[in-house]
Amino acid sequence: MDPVRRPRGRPRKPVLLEAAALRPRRGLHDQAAERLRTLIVDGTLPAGAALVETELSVALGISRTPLREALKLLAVEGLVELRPNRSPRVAELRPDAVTELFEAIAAIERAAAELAASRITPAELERLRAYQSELEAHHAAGELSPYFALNQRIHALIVACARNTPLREAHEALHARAEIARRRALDSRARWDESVAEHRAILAALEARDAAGAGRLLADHVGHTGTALLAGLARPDAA
Amino acid sequence: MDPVRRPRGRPRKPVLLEAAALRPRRGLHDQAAERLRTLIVDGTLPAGAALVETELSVALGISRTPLREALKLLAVEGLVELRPNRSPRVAELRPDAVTELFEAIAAIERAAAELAASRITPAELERLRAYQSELEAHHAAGELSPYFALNQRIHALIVACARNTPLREAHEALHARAEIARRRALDSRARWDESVAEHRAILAALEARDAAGAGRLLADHVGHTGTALLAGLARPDAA
DNA sequence: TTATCGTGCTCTGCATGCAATTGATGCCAA
DNA sequence: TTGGCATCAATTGCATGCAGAGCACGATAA
Repeated sequence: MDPVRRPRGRPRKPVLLEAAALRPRRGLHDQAAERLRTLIVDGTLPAGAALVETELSVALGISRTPLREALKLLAVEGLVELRPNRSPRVAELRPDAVTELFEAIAAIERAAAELAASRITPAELERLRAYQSELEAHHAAGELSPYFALNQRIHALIVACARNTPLREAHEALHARAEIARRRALDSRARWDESVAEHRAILAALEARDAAGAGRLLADHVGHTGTALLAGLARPDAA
Repeated sequence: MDPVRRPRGRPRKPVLLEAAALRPRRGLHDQAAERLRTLIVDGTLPAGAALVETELSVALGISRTPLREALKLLAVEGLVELRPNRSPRVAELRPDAVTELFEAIAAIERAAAELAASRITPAELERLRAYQSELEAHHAAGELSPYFALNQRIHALIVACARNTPLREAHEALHARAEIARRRALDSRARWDESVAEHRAILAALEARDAAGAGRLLADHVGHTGTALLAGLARPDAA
């Protein structure tokens, strides 16, 4: 036998992963996926970084098994690149990919807006209006970070109003990568002003139940955002 | 020590999974995912069936670890429903879900067709023309199964011509579930005739580089297909 | 007879061990 | 010096062991 038997039960969680037990999360693989998503999006794990299973599992305080499951999920989302018999890497975000990404998001949001135009409830419209005025307040106050967060909630709400699960899931899957691009390319003030105005127009179209209009405006809005981000990425490139 | 040590290396593959070593597949989890996808789509694993890890791992000749990874992937695709601490089940395909599914596919293919209209190469157009005549031949000969397969290849090719990876991946992810619906609701002859004509019109629009037209025609085509399938599902319901 | 609790079994979830692949390093030969 | 090859160390991929959650079934009491 082994006299120095280490305990086989779940190890004491050592680092990271602190206030993670808030909601009844499903399993360690799920928690790990969420945690890693955050770390990748906020740049703690930079693009191209090698994700060595052993190191990560120690850092997250879990074993390799759930970690590997999490990495597979992130690979599906395109955040991680899986190479056979090699350490997975944090996916690079090339300019081409950003273009494609925002094309795809524009396509999905256009369709969602068209559906939402007929399916949105008065309560949801009311909430959108509230979001819009909050958004304008953040804009007026120059509060960039809350603006971004709220902006994201608005887009997600519009997609949710389409009442189409596959569309919503596809949208969510693309969100993390778009967020990476957003964080790396700080918006210009001019683009910010434009963006608020575009949101106003989108809301108006939804209120008018103008499906084609809402779809076109939202798709254009996302397209403009993508273009602006691409320009921002081309500049100095602050990591 | 253990005198009756069973070999710990990979076990002899016992059942299923025979001619699987054709292309250099990545790993067992990938092979398992593909195999399970097939089994679910063709109805061998019927909707609602419990997927007990031990049983499946024996049937596929692999251990539970790669199997679990495969199940997670299929869950992302919506083919499998994962419940905490319970056996995963093959996802049911409710009529609502079919409606949403084809709405989403129509949205993606519309966007893809619009992009493809300007990006498709002459060689790809030529190949589409060849597919179209082959399609008409299958139609004339009443060969349903080859027709379906070719139909799928045509849609996939159009999406590929959009040169947008996220859109293509989203499309692929929805494909398996759509295929399930197709197999359960045998197309009517009338719908079949219509469908061939619609394909002709889509090809013409792409040849004319008419983005809006191609998008609209393709989206309508997918929408019609969805409606027809839904009607088919409502009928007798042959498993 | 029926509601409630207990008991046992099955199955998932996670941790860990073992083998094989891969990239790196250094050696040898040209 | 440089190209090619063997060896080594690092790391993934897979199999399996172990603990706990959940369900079924039965016993017991009202």
